[in-house]
Amino acid sequence: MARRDTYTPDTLLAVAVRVFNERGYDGTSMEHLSKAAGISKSSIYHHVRGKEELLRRAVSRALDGLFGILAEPGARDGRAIERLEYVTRRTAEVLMAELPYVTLLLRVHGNTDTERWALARRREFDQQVAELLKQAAAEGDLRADIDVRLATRLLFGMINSIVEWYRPERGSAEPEVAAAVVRMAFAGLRVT
Amino acid sequence: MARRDTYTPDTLLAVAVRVFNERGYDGTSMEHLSKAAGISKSSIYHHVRGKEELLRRAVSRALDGLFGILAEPGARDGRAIERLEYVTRRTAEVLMAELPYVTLLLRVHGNTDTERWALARRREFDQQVAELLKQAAAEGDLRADIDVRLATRLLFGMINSIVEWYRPERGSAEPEVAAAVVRMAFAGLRVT
DNA sequence: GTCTATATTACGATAGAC
DNA sequence: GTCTATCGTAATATAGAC
Repeated sequence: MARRDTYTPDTLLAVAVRVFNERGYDGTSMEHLSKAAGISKSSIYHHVRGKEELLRRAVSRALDGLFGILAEPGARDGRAIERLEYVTRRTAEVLMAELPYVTLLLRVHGNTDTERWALARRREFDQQVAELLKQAAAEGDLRADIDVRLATRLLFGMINSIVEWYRPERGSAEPEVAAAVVRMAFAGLRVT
Repeated sequence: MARRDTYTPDTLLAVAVRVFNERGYDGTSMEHLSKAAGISKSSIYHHVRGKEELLRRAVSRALDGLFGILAEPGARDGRAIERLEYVTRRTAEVLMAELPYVTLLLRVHGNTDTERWALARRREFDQQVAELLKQAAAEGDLRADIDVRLATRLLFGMINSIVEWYRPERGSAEPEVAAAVVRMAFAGLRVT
């Protein structure tokens, strides 16, 4: 509400993404956005072509962050299990750093072209991580009693659930959360 | 599409919940439901008062399933870590048994009274499980290097993620999936 | 860049016939 | 129990003034 200094597409996006996450993309009207941004509905169309462009910008930013991880040295060099731990930790970190954008990405349904594109790109990312699990299993570093496909899904389930509850504060707990994810995923809850 | 034998509220609900999960609740219009059910929009209003009643019926069914677990003997008797494992497995099982209903519950936003009620009830369930983790930690059965609050959230993240990918087939894999969740949550991915 | 006013379509829900 | 027709509202988006 009530930000009157002029907007850029990116500053408007920040407002829009927050509202999208609160109400859901489909549950958010241009009227809701206009109220939250403190400008009229029609002014929004000066900055972006429409509601779907806001969604496209948001999920693009999230996907860029995620694919960036796979290009980092820690994701490319070394034993598969070590690369997998690295990608797990970095995915958790990127998810928290780009929290609202990734949250929106993870909740996309596939009702529009933009949403279907986002889903397809997200599947690509997941498959590249699945490949890491497969290699780690082949190298004998994963428990043999859990299916690799299933493990991939549960791993992502745990990481992605961060968007459901993590809220940044001063004295940010991002490294601790990322470490806890890695620890629980690879060592489990129970004392050994 | 094209089911012409007359509906009951429950058979109509099954159709509606499927569409809600495909398109999102807010992304689903009464027109979408009418097409999927093979009857006209106005006929839907003969069976239910409106769209929100369908949502209420669906999330009620999901919540009944979840709270039922906490009343079972395995969730009430024995050491806390054993009860926690039991609840973890049973939650995964109920989630798969009532898949579309729980899926809808987990995606509710809070835009209407019905949605806010569902969110509040769900928080109650989560808090009862969190209590189990707290007890298990006090009894020394949980790793000391992960915060209990954080562990609760990651545990639910893993369990709840089942709705994102599990699809029932003939020769259902429900027991295997539930076992994998328990194994990964309590023992982790890495060989020990 | 922002506004008011408005075009146009889609939505949830109801009326009343069969 | 189902239908067609329609009401009233809210949605996305545009036109044109300032």
